[in-house]
Amino acid sequence: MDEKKRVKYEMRSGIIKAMAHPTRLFIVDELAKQTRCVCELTEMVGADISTVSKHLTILRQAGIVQDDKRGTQVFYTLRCPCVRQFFDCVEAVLKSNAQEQMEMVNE
Amino acid sequence: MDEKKRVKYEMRSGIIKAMAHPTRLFIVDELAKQTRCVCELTEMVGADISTVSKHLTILRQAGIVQDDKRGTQVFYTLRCPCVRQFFDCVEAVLKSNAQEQMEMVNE
DNA sequence: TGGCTATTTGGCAAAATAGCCAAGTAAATA
DNA sequence: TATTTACTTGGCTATTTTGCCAAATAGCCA
Repeated sequence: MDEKKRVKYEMRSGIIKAMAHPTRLFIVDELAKQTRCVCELTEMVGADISTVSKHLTILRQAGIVQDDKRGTQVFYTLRCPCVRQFFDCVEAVLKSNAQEQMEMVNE
Repeated sequence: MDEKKRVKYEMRSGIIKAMAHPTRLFIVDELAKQTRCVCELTEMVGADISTVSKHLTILRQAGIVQDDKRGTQVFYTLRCPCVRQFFDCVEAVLKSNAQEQMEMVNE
């Protein structure tokens, strides 16, 4: 794999890596429904606000969400609606795995 | 976030985590084109065969690829064709980021 | 101004991940 | 049976990621 290709796959994996965490996935899922401020997300996630803030920073740096400061609050919005398809594929893999597990048991 | 939800997002992020590495992404991309044996992938990736083997184990455990032993060789095949959409979304985010960077420069 | 609320940042320790070498396994072939 | 080829696994170190607390920043209001 040459340098150019390596960089290409590193950029791609950078985006995926940003999603590869249960909390961040949950946040993305919530933001797909509606814009939320950090305190709301913190409440929903149930972790320290600094932890949630750092997760949001990772998502923002990846370009997956965007922030919008309103007074003392910061609202986050999903930038790419295509994550829905992303989740659909993940769900398909999980379903397929479960299916296979079933077949293993029934043999 | 209650226990049930936590588990759900952990399972999902497990799948995504398996893809969140440049080498594994490259492998998935190659397997989307055709089935390949470990030695071919090792050659293409340009890393130690043990490293590639471990990456393949991670992808297999996530249910993304499946292996097929033929003699001394092991061929790996992509199990979920939907990864294409996955990549399309990643590409869309990258394009959108580049677009924004452009606008930043032109202001 | 001073205090309050919302959020980010610094710093650190624990846990997870990555990649190499060496050793082990397994099928094919001499 | 001994050897070779293809691959996996063990073990180790280096690096990255996480998540908390504490401290800093920023806007709002008395």
